Amino acid sequence: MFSIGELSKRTKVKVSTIRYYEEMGLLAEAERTSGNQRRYDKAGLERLSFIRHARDLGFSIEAISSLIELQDHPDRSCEAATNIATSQLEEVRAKIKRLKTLEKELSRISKGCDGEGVSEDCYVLASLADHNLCDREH
Amino acid sequence: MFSIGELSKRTKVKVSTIRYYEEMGLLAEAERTSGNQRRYDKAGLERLSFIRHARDLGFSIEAISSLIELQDHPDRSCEAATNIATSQLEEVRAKIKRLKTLEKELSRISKGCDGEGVSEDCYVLASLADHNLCDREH
DNA sequence: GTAATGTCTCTAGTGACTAGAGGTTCAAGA
DNA sequence: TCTTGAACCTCTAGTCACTAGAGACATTAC
Repeated sequence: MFSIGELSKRTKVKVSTIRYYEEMGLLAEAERTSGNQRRYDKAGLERLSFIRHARDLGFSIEAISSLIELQDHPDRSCEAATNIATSQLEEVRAKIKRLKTLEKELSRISKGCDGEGVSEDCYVLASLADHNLCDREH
Repeated sequence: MFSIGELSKRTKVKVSTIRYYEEMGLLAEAERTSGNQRRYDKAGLERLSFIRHARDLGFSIEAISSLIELQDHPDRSCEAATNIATSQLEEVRAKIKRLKTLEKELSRISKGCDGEGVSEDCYVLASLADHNLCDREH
């Protein structure tokens, strides 16, 4: 059994974030010492690692809740889990696409001014003021 | 002179968002009718278009504040503006990079399970539980 | 004149934490 | 056994960029 600080060190999740996850129902309420401090075991460590890994991959708290629910019922169909993963993948792909459009536009705008002139003549500012100076929709 | 609703329609920025921008100091306080309703002119429209365009490109409110400050002083050096644009571009590039790593990992994980089995055997859940199943760091 | 629509301010909620205040408990050394 | 300092506790409020809704007032069209 170890403390919340120890759990934090091992998982690289901040103490306050662990407490937050507990409040959100991602982590079961921890056992307590007689002095009311949380104590964790291997199961707690594994669950928090699962959560951290899923967060790193961009899953929302809500999605992780569903995944944990499934994990706790080994006999259920895992269709929901694959659906969650697939839609997360789609979201990531959509974000990449959008960001690539932004990147092109920003890079074009940035190149338009070397920063050595005066704000009145700045292509960056002009581009922002006038959407018509843009290459495409974004 | 036109109302906030009209401005909202023309710029596709929600009425409540316009008021929020005013509160944040991005938009000057609008003139008011005798009945206390906001009225805008061409200058207001242009400024809001500028803000919307910059937000679309992912600039923060704070960054936009600085850009507007520069716009209001046509004689100042535009170095700050190009710096803001460049660092925004860098941020976008960093995000893309990170998302691409996620995409690879998610796609690999997703492919590992067709969703027809049972949660106990699900590769998606197993991957999340065990970071060692991952291809690389993320 | 009336009714419908638009606008006003103010408060609170979103997601996923994070920081800090003020107080309590634990563990290690004397 | 006692003391001290680090770690822990709960609770509140702040972050960012909005968004929704309540309850009241203004404007506009008929």
